[in-house]
Amino acid sequence: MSRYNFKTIEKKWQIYWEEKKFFKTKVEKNKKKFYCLEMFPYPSGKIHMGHVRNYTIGDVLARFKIMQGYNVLHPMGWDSFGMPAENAARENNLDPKSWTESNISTMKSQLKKLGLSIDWDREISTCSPEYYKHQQKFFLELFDKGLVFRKENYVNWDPIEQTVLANEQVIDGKGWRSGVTVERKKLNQWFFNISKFSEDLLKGLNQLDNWPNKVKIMQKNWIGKSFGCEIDFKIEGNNSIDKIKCYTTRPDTLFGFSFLALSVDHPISKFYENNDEFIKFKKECSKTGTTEESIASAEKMGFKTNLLAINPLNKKIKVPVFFANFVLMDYGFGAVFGCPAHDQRDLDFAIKYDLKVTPVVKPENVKDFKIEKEAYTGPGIIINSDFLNNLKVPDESIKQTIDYLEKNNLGKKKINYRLKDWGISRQRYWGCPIPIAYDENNKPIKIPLKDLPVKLPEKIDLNSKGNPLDFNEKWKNISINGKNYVRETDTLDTFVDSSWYFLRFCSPKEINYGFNQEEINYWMPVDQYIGGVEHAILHLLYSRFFMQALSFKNDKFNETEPFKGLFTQGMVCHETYKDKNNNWLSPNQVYSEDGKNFYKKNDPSEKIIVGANESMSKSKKNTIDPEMIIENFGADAVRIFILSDSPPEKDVQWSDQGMLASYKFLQKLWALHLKIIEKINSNEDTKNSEKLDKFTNRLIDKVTKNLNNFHYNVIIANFYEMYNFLIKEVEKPIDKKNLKNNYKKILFLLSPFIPHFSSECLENLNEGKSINWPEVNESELIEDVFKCVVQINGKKRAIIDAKINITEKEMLEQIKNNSSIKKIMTNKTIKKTIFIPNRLINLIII
RNA sequence: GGGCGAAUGGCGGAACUGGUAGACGCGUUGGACUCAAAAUCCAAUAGUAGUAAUACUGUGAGAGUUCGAUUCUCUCUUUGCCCA
Repeated sequence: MSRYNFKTIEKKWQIYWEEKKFFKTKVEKNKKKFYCLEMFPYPSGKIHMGHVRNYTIGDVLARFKIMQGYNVLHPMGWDSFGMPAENAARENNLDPKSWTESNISTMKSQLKKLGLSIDWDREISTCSPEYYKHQQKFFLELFDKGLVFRKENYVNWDPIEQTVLANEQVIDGKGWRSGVTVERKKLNQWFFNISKFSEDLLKGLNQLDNWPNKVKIMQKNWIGKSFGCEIDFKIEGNNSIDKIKCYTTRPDTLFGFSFLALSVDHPISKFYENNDEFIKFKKECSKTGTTEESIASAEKMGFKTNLLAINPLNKKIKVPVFFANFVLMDYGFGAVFGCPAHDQRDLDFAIKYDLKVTPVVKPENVKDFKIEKEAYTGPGIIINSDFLNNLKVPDESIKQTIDYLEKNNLGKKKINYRLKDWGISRQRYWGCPIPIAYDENNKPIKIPLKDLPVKLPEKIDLNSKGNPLDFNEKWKNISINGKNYVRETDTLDTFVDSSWYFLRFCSPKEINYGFNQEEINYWMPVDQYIGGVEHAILHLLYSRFFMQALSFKNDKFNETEPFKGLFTQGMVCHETYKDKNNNWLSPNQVYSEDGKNFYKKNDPSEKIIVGANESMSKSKKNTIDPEMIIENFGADAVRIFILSDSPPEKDVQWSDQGMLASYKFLQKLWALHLKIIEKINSNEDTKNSEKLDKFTNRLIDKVTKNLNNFHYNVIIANFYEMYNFLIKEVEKPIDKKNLKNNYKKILFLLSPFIPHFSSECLENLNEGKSINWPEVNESELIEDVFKCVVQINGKKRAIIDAKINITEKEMLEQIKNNSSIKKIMTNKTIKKTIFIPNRLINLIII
């Protein structure tokens, strides 16, 4: 018996698909479309198992939708700008472009070996001028719409990388790559005005029914809409300062007010510019990062001014004004009123500087209420607050306080958002140049459209610190209309590149603009977007912003939400190994005979410490190279394995045994296939197997439903069941036409999962090339008998075969003849009967 | 500290809308084939008791609703992710 030769067969079909341009798509207005997109990869070198999982999940869906008759757009591209290219180029003494291009070519050939249904004619790469040219146009367009601006801002400065980091690139106050403590530095930066769309981005979430709830919640929290009010505090102590504006969500705690805290960047800091102690304090503050997290965890520090702030609700109460390190200039107004009793941060501060702590909220039904080292932030009733006393916290108290403040012109109701504008400047070479130049007065002007793209210079010196573009005088100094200008040397955050690539895929060759409006109106939105949950906030939010920004003042847009459906897949994990010197070891450096005790391959006397299952990462060396696996087992086997062991949204654990089992399963399927072909070719004409018809029909039903719910792991189990059933069934006399007809449908079901294998089998069946998703015959799903569960007092006592739609009366009659039930029923009377048609009967007896 | 999840055999995991818990796979055990091994095939496999039929227990812990709870409600424990 011949074994399944995946090497030749997979190659054969990959060539066939490529030559026939099998997955090429174009707009077909009379056909319903389906846009299936997986997050495009960063070309880091080789594909990893995470890619295999991501793209297999997407491929199964794309192929399924093609078979269902959709016009499917399933493209692939490269997120090819970014720091790793620059770092790698510096280490290996080459240029980022050739490093990137060679990685792309490697990874592309690896992806092709997976047998993905990609329309490769639509391939894009964000680092190519054909791509970023349009991005520069968008930048200028948004500039004209007033959605791009420049401002001086504190940034997270990574002293090693010599670059600005976004908040999310700062982890525990340290740079995500360098691991070095991040500093605060003031720089002129370009920003996208994403906060303008805070409300739209928040509202838009409501229509995203096919998004995981948790992602929507994360975005909602990130946008952070809060209802509060702004309050003016009258100031004493400096005649030039009349009042300071604060934003608060808890005006109801105003009577607990014991200090006013300002950001060191607050406008009134100008009065302290020459104060040595203030300068020292400010410098100290700059050592804290700019993230909310680092600020929250840093020790509270303050600089006491000679000013006094007056409580608007009781003019007799005057409290000191501090500059404090925990107040940010870009949230609210850079000023907060401190109420230590009901805010832990304020309490820590008050204790340190010996300020008054007055509780103004007390939990209900508590007598002796005291604030010591913990602030009380829960609900309750207002106390110690004059006319606010006894109001219920929080709803009633907040509302009524705001009403009072508004009525007396002391404050104003205000909605605030946590979402800050998106800083897009990066002091890096390998990114999209910002199409701006400065005149001698440092005034920015747009690079004329005809001069786009602003291309990156090819020959650069990467060995200098900082941004190589800054030192490239030839590139930097330009002349426009005979006037001299200096180019902007910052490049765009790579999140900008990925914020519109899904639009580019709709018309990747369009020369005049980033996309063709008609084509995006046909293809957009992405029906199913698939990727890792790590992009749940930023990439997805930025993409949503980009759609809003592009459609802003543009009525040609049909859609402003880019991704109608979102699926976030889990990670691929593997055990970790360490030797006695605490060095990580890769799985192919160790071996085990029992799966429990591991030893070093080149020194079997050394026992290995087996660590936790963690997501595969180069640093922990717990990776498995997909290329090697494909080489040994074939793409179809890998596809089966990566889908079989866990639901796609959860983490999956890599298992060599599991991988082998998938490979063996394909071999078994092949043996079954040969047997079936033999059966079909022999001259047996017997009667139809009703059992087989029913089985196939039920399988179609199960697989289709599970596909729609992303229960891919269950589908693989369905296929194992199919094998177990069919291998026995083919041994029986069976009509060859009947067998062929059912088998063909089964192969159709298999083809999104193991496309090479199924194509080969279908070819052997000689049934033509067209593949369609088989239809379920709903009426055939109904059986004429069912297994009726017989319970007594809620406990299962017997299972009886019964006719479908049997009545309660008939059922009771049938039960009486069952010996074991008879035994239990002796001398008992039935008090009550619960009868669920076609399922169960439950007798309550005494 | 807050938000959102999760917890089912030795392991990964199934279970429709509250109705047979443990599908399917791995592993393990026994058997067949073989000089032997690998591969392959067959059988068993939640636990306890029993030769067996069978009985009892069992979905992190405890309570509740219900004729009936892995599924719904409450409390707790552990754990993961995100935010602080």
